[in-house]
Parts: sequence; C-alpha cells; structure tokens
Amino acid sequence: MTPDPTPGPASAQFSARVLVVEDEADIRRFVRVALESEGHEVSEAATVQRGLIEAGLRRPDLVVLDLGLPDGDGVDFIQAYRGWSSAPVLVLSARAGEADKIRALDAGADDYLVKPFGAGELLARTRAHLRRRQAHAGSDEAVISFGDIVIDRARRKLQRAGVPVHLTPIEYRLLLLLTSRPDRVLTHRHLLQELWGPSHTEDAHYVRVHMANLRKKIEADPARPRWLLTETGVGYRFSAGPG
Amino acid sequence: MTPDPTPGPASAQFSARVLVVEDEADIRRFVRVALESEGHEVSEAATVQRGLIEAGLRRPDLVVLDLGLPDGDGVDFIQAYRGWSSAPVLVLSARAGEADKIRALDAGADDYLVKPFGAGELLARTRAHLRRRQAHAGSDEAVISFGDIVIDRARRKLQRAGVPVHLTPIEYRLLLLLTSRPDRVLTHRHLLQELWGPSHTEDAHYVRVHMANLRKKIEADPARPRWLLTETGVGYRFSAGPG
DNA sequence: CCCGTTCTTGATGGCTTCTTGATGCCGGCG
DNA sequence: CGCCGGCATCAAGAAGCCATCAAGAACGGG
Repeated sequence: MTPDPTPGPASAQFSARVLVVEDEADIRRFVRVALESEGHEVSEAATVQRGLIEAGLRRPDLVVLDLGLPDGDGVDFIQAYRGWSSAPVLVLSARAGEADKIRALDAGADDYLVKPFGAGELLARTRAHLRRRQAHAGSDEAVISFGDIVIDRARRKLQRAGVPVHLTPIEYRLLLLLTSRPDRVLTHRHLLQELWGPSHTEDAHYVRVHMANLRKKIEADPARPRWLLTETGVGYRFSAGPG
Repeated sequence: MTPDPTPGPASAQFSARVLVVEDEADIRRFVRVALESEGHEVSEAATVQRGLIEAGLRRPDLVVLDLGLPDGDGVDFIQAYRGWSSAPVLVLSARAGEADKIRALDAGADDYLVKPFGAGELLARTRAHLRRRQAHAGSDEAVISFGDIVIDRARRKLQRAGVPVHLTPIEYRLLLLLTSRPDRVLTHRHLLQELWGPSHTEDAHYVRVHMANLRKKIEADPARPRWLLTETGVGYRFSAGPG
C-alpha cells in the first residue's frame, strides 16, 4: 500500500491524547513530562473511578494505567473501559510476576511494563501502539480537503474558499469523525459515544443541533447538504466522492 | 442491537498462523510448543533471509522474532517486512538495554520480550496482539452481490445496475437477514422477532408490506420475484444460485 | 468577578417511514 | 363452480425522526 516515507520512525510522530491513571504523584509527573516531551496532551487520574470518568470525558487515544490503585484493581478499570473503548492500554506495575502480567493482558491490556522503567522505553512502546492505531484509522493525512473546504488537522484549522472559518470543539471533532471515515455511516450511538462518552448514547438531539451548526458553516446550502448527509433512522455520512 | 464484537479475554481465542524466526533450536522448539498448545499453526526460520521467504510464503498473522540472527540484525528483518506487511511482530532478545528496545520498536516491532521469558507471558502477549488484530479485521469488506445488485455492508449502501438505491432501515435489515442465510427459509416468526422484537411475532402482515416495498426496489419484476421468494405458509427465502 | 463563547435543552414545523385497514389475486378444496 | 386462506398491493393516517430557532446554563479567560 502506501510505503512509509518516514525517514526516522520516531520523528514522524503526531500528537495524541493520553490519559495517565496512577496514584503516586511522582510517577504521574514523570510519565506526564515524558509524554509531553513528545507533544502529547496528557490528562491524569489517581483512582479507578476518576480514571473512567476522565476517559469518558477526554476520549484518550491511549491509556497508561497503574495496576495498584487505592480504590480498586487496575484490571477492573480495563474491564470496564473495554466495554466501550478499544484504545490501547499500557499497564505499569511494580509486580513482575507472570501471573499478574497474564491477568492484565487477558483482561484487555495491550502492554505491560514493570517498574522501574526508563522514559525511553515507555515512549518507544507508546509510539508503537499509537503508530498501529493510526495505521488503522482511515485517512490520517494532515490535510483533508473537499469542495472549497480545507481542514488542516495539524493546526486544527478550517478554511472555506480560502477564508478561515471558526469551529467550536464539538463541531471540529464531529467533522473529523465523519471525514476520517468517508462514505461510512456513523450511527447516532457511535457519534454520541465518541463525542459525549458512553453515558449519553441516547441524546440524538445533541448531534442534530451540532450537525445543523456545522452544516451552516461548511455547506453551500445547509438545507440540502452536499457533504454531510443524513441517513434517516441510522445516523450521518460524509460523502466524499464527486457529484 | 449488534452486541459488542470484543469477545471475552482468553477464552474466545482463535487459531492463527505464526512465524518464528530464531536461530537457537532450543528456543525455537520452546516457542513452537507453547504456540501450538494454543492451537496456532507454527512455521519456523533460522535466518533473516529465510524468515522473509517464509513470511512471503506463509503470510503469518504474527511474527515472533529473535534479534540476534547469524546473517544479520533482526531490525533488518523488521524494516524489510514492514515494507509489505503490517502483521504484528513480537521481538525476543537477550539484550535488555533500553537502546535496543527503542531501536526495535521504532523500526516497526510491536512488542519486546527479554530472555529468559515464561511461556505464559509470551502467550498472553500474543493473545493481546492477535485479539487486537482480529478486532480490526471485523471491518473487512463485506460486499454481497447477486444479479445487478451490490450490497456494500461497510458503507450501508445498495446499488442496482450501478445506480444507488435508497433503502429504509427496516428494508435494509430485512434484506441483510435474508441474504446472510442464502437458500434458507426464514419463517415469519423469525423475521418478525429479528426486526420488531419478541412482542410482535404475530403480525405477519408487517413483513408482507415491507417485503413488497423491498421487491419493488430490487426485483426486475416484483410480481414474479427472482431473488426474494415466498414460501407459502412458512416465510421467505433468498435464492442465491444462478437460474 | 465579569464577559463572551459554547453547550444544553425545549419548542415547533416539515418530512420520512411505519403501521394499519381495504381490496383483489391465486390456488386448493369441497 | 364458489368459498376460503394466504398473499400482494395500495393508500391514508399515525408515529417517529429531523432541521431549525432561541433562550438559558455552564464554562473559560481576562
């Protein structure tokens, strides 16, 4: 397929949202600093409870998870999280026993790193997971364009006929979700889950309002959309092709 | 509706083709025995050269790779292999240094296991990689076609003689139900249960109305259907074969 | 603490889809 | 030959879904 044109693997990195679930403040800071040095956007949580809430709110691309948390086992987190997300989970643990590793991996974790660990290895492993995730994530181009619209993902900016157009955070994420899966129908459930988290999968109304606002900004005739099409009773679709 | 496709952890395992590239016969055998105990089909190679040839021939779902090979560095293997395959690569190595790990992971490896390692951890990690791979494989192209009809399940689109045809949600689901069981008779009860739930298994009339609408859209002569056949007193059947 | 932006939430009207009843066809059977 | 059960078709009304507007709440920056 598309041969990898990247010269150095590590250089062609992109920025991701990472959630760190860890109760020890020192380690949390160590991990945060390391991840931020790669340009990632880091959020933190110190408990299982809080971790699941943050995960629902921030929708991270990757989770770094400590197994020993004050309010429960990290494996509980994984099982709950896997109920609605498939983002990679990298486990940190002081326990080096094989049984612990197997339990975490079989619960749905993707990697297991024993403390103490080096920042270099942590970052290399996150790169490996994010790289794989990105490879599967449809169009990963930095710039998407259609009609007179140009989306610059790196700068998070959108132009229409050369004129900058402002999108609110939800509008932007909604547009990216749709454009990154051209021609696919994304169900209300799916969109709600991605944008609002697993607890709001019923409020289809949210999507309609924001879709209307988005259409006003990028469609020539919002009442008869050319790009953002409605699939009645199902969801929405970004129609890429010409005509 | 559609249940979460993620199966249980270790239980719902499946058999995969695995290539082991390793020069030490003892370790090769150790790894082979472990993998075969999980039901995988194992092939072996002892050199980079031979490994690439085997990979081309066997098209493995996963590669277990030793870094220290007689005819070259395992990283060479990864780089060459990544040119045409994205199957997960799990590296085995006696070298525990961080620099070695980073180099292998950034070259395209997915995991790095330091010797000596336990069979349990090796298997848990392969399960993690294969599980992820399979989750993504679920979105493979599912295209059904018969006569001048093409159903693109991924895009939820239907074409007739190249012309897009719009189906309502119920029509679409009805058609999928029938086409997914070619030549089998689906009873009224069964169809009603699938489309309307267990509380409407008596209203056979619903099915007739929607079947009529569906036939109008995909049959050349709706009065004398070629694909969606009536089994009087029983239900309906999708007739796949020619003639 | 104030102000502007963004999100949520409710109301309304238009449109699509589904349901439901009426009607007619066909084949089997008395 | 006429009746009857199962089926196809049609069309009207009901129900559900969608677009849009607007007001108030929540949020974040200065």
